[in-house]
Amino acid sequence: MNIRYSEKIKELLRESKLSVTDTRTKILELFFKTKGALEHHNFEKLDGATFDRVTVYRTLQTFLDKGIIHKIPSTDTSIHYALCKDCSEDHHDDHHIHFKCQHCDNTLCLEGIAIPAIQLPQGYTADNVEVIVSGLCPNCK
Amino acid sequence: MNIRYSEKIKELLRESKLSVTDTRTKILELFFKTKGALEHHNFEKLDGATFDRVTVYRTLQTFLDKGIIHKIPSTDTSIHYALCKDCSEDHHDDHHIHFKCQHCDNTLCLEGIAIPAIQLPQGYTADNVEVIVSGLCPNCK
DNA sequence: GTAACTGCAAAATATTTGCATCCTT
DNA sequence: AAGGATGCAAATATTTTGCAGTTAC
Repeated sequence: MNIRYSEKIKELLRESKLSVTDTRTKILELFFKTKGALEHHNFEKLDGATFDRVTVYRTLQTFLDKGIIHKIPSTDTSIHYALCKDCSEDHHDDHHIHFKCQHCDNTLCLEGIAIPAIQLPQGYTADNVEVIVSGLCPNCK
Repeated sequence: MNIRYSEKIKELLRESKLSVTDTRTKILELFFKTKGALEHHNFEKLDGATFDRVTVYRTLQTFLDKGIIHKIPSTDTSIHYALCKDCSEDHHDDHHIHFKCQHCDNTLCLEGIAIPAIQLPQGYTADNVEVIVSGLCPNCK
């Protein structure tokens, strides 16, 4: 549908050695358009088409495996997924912070903001640091 | 059972204007002993007793409402709860980072580590910053 | 005694697995 | 044509709601 993403999506799927299917294309389109966190239920009705629950779960799992999307920690009862610009390239880079707006409830990936170094107590090893800031986004302020 | 926490727990419940019941006492005992994140299923069988699912959920919700425990963001399919030392006092202080061990899978609250200030883009307002570090804990290192 | 707490039944929501069929390559 | 992707049925897991019975104060 969204012609402007069509080529980018095909390329991304081929790079990941995945076949180009309708479900995958439409799910990725939504990720590109949204630029933020999405949950499973956001995908069941897409562009008029209805996708099977199971297909959506399997598609998301495939994207996770291939490093196309990542999970975002949340306190909700459903898993939050997001694709970010850097992740669509050759390297998988999740090093960005997440921002959750308390008013519109959207979660965004904020690129280009340094993740602070955390000084852990003796004996701990850090492998990954997740930062989730909540507050008001520019639209809701 | 655990005599050493018994008084502390009664006091905490009374401070929060909650009646002292068996379920609440045992759930709080586990929180005190664990000093880390717990999920719902950790509470169903406790000290030989079996608690009804619903009672556990309602107890946890009550504790959330009273500021005795808080949720920790996660990428799992179940909600993670934790009680921390500071929260059992008069003031409710969630300002600590969380550490998730990639080996033993435990989540701990690390007190006394400064939460870094995050420089947000223009237009965003920060209300709360959550930091979750993953890596190896001293036991699993 | 009364308000609050608990337990059972049942529903709503979220996620996973097996298998037969269909589609991409 | 072959292997991977999808869709249906069904199971499992998680969380919530209503109501009746029980308990703490």
